[in-house]
Amino acid sequence: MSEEKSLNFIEEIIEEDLRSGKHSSILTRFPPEPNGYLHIGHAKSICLNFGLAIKYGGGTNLRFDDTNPVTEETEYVDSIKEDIKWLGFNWTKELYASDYFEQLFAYAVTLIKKGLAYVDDSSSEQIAAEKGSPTQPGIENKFRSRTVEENLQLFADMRAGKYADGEKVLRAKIDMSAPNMHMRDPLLYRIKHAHHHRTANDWCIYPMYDFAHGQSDSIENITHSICTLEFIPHRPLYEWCIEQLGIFPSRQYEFARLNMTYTVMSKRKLLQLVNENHVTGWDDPRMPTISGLRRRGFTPESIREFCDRIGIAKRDNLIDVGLLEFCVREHLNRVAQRRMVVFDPLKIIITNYPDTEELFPTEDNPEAAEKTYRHLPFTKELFIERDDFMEVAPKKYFRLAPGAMVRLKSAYIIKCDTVIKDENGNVTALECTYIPESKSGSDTSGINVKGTLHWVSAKHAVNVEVRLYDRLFRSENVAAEEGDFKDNINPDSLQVIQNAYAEPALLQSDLQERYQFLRKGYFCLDKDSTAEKLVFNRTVTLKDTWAKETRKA
RNA sequence: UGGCCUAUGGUGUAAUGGUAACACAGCAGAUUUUGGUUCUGUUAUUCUUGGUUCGAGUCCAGGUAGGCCAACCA
Repeated sequence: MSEEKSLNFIEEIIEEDLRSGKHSSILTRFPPEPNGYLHIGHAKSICLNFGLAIKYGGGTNLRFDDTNPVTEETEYVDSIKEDIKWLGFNWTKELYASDYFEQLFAYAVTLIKKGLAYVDDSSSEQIAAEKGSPTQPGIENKFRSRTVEENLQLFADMRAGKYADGEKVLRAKIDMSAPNMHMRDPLLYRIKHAHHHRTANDWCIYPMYDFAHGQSDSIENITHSICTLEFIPHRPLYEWCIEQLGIFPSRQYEFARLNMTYTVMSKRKLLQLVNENHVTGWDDPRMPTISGLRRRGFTPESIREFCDRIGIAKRDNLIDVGLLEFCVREHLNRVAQRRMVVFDPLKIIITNYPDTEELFPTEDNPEAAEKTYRHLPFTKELFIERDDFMEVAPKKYFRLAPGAMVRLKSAYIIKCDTVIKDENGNVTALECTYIPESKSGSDTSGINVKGTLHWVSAKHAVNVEVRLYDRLFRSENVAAEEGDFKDNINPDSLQVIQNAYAEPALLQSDLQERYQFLRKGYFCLDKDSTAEKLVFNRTVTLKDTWAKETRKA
């Protein structure tokens, strides 16, 4: 296999590091905060971090960045682990920043002893004011000149619980006039008398991100610490801490996060959608979460393929959600079981067909290397899709119309003779005749029809519920929209068809299997299904060039 | 009125000083017992102004545009 796919900029750095001998192997990490569910943007990062380790023969740690007990929960830890595994990746070690609290505390003491950190009694408002602004340098306050001994004592007292939340903080002593705001004496520790999901009540002071992340990387000997662009201004601080502490020099590299059309990608906004019941939960099939996509019927393969195709770079991007849909169609076309389901039934009566039934074999998947077949019961009363019939058909319409002929998939060619209407003029049924010589597989009729319709035998039809999803937001670039993003929610993102008619084979469905409802789209069984009623989620529609054609007209 | 990052078809991503390419989307056609799939063809790209060079998407300088940074969040 000699595919010469070009390297992204991180792969180039790694190859150079390996070539130069800077590293003999690599170690990456995926560092989620357990305060929400993973989404497709995380999938990009997961595929990158784990993919790199697989490609270059290294490892990837799963490290929960759990330094803020107020927002973090075990439920999120569990969901994150499940999602990563489902995506198909295995971590080298499962770790927690909270595992390092004692070590991080010791690092802080080291900084204090070197005169590089101090306890500040100021309020958060005061600290913010003294910090200045991007265009205005900050000012140094009186606490900055405390002695090492005093700082040591105060910091120990902070840990001992002598102070209330917000009463004191530990800050690095760097440069209050630095052009980079993050270097203006950043906070290292704050007091939070809060229960932590792992350390319980052992601690009442917690390290900030900047004093936990880099050091955790270093403790684990992470060689390449890959994060998103907004952490670029943190890098000087990341390196400052490592240098002052004299610990293993992990290096941080930044790539552009994923943005997708018609989608929001921030945990804060996703949490809002869940809490305010705009969706049914984190795994609502309309959510861009991994669990939502999973429930919707997306496959790990298709998500990995998507992440591969979008690439890794440093410029802001807005990926067309259509690319994700392309990837899942591409995979599902290969693996999905074909089934016939009529969403909006129109009865047809085949007047010249006897009162018996026939069984027609039909392929489960025409793309499969080894074909399997199931049998469709055929009777004189069938359902077809209502919009597969038009009383007055336009040119190029090759479905059913008065006097027109179509093939019923895997069965006979039929001709529409009579349109039956109720007193209001609504079409209630069609009387048709079939061509006995046109039997599928042994057609001697010589008749060529352009259209093939899906159908179910009325007598054998199974009632199922079908949920059709559309994009959750109306605007292509939701983030660029003014005002509350929730004003942009698509009110028609879910359409439920309570009584669709399915072929009997669908009764043997299971949650793992993927289906293509012929001419309709790809579907999967939903966990809401009961013994009385099966529920199917539409993953994605089939490409519909006819719909496009009619839209143009 | 500071610092940092980034500018390549509609959307992404390549081209590593030497013919601007690939995918998705679009358009046109062929095949098709899914208006699916598959196949063929095709439209369309280097932000701008200078400079260096035999040669610049690539290097340098200025400009412009977009993004990020002033949470006791990560």
